[in-house]
Amino acid sequence: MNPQAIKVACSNCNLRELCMPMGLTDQDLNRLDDLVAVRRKVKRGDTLFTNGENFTSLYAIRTGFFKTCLATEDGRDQVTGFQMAGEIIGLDGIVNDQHTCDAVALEDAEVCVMPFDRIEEISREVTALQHHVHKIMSREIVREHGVMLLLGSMRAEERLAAFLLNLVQRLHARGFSQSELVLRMTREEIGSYLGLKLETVSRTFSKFVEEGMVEVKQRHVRILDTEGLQRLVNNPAHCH
Amino acid sequence: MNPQAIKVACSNCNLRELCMPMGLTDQDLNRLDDLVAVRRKVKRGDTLFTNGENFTSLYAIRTGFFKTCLATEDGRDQVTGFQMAGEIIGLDGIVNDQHTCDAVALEDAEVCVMPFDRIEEISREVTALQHHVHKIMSREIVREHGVMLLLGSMRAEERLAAFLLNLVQRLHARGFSQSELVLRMTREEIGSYLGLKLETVSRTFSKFVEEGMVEVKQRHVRILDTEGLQRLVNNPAHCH
DNA sequence: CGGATCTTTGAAGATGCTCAAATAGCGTGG
DNA sequence: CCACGCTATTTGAGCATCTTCAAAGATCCG
Repeated sequence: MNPQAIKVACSNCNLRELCMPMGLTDQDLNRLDDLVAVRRKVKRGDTLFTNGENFTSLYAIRTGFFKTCLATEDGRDQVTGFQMAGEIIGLDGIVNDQHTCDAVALEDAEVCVMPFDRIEEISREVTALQHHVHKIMSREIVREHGVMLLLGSMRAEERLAAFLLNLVQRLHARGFSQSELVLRMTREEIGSYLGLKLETVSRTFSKFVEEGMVEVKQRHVRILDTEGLQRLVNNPAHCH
Repeated sequence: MNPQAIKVACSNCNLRELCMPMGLTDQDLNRLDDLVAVRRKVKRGDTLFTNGENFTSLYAIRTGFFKTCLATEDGRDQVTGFQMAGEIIGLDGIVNDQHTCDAVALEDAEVCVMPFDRIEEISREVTALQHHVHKIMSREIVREHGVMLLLGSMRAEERLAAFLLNLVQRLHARGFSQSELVLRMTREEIGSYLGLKLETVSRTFSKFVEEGMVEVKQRHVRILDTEGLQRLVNNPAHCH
């Protein structure tokens, strides 16, 4: 067991409104405290799990920021998502008891390790948890539908706009600014997620800056015109 | 209730090796017979469910072929998947108790209606079913990762090759030919799924025919060079 | 048979990619 | 503290791929 592991509880976690315990009663919450075996720290650049690794647990992110990515032998590489505090990671491993992607910490991170057999066990008794687990998986499916829409039908500007708005909205739900954010990933990682080359990402940022829609200083982004970005995402016809 | 609905049972369904009952013991299977409330027929072109509709049930496809697609108000449209016999459809609806996409029958179809509260109820008692439901959802997540890889990193030929190989592989698992298939969808629907325009799909088919990799007569496709297609998907570097 | 839909093919154009080079920031160690 | 090397980012120019627009041909189904 990881030496950095420490015993913890969901019931007094400040992320409980976003994370696994969402919507559970206090009574149910106590049952959930058996769920998180340990916490685990992951240093920036390290992997939480990798493709091919045996699946044992889901992970709730307590702090830090992850990317999940698929790498094939032939050199293709696809970032399939970016995950932040309160989000659950590792769902890909359930189907074949093996993870099928890598989860890489983009900054020093800490996760709650939730052994999946424990989750299933408690789910059988705590209906609210069962329901919540189903919702978490369904949410991931719906999120990926959205990414497919983005990758399948949007042009570069629309993709980047959608990406920024999504990030800032999730950060806002966690108490951060609605208009400012610090990107934890490189242009290349953004590009991989959006199906674009890093140069295209960079150029598109520059274009947004020229048009006064955002300010960009390295990885610090300030959104000046949320509606403008929103319009890009929603009105494809207008923007040629 | 739909007048075409008729009472049925999983335990003697010939799809049980592919569908919901997969891997359950005979004893558990009997419990599952309570699961499928009714069957429902869906005519070609009709919807099984639509975006915004209340979510109540998952559906197991008994016969026929579906597409699921996202349509936004601004005219974007994305086919998120094609589903065939034995596959489960409707998982998108769990998270918000509303479906977020349309499921359209591409040929006359019949589905088993499985009320989701029933699924959850039986899942609490039949561990194998609980586990199986989790696997089904995880499988969908992993499938979508694959589509993201396709949309994010493949060129037109690679996408179409991957698409054909995937279809024929799934059909083969259902007892059909490894090399021949009938497309149930239009070029436009294929294009939407693959993030391409219908003309590009058509041209790419023509190219495959020229190269002797497939025979195409309308929607009838015969694959002549499976390895060639596989190489396209796996060796991006070779194919420029 | 005839209209509607689907498919194919061509030609021109746009978007994003590749290759290349310059610049900026970051972290380490002298 | 500064220099250095490394990585990340920006920007330009030419190019490939895919899209758009257009028209003709095929197929399906009432």
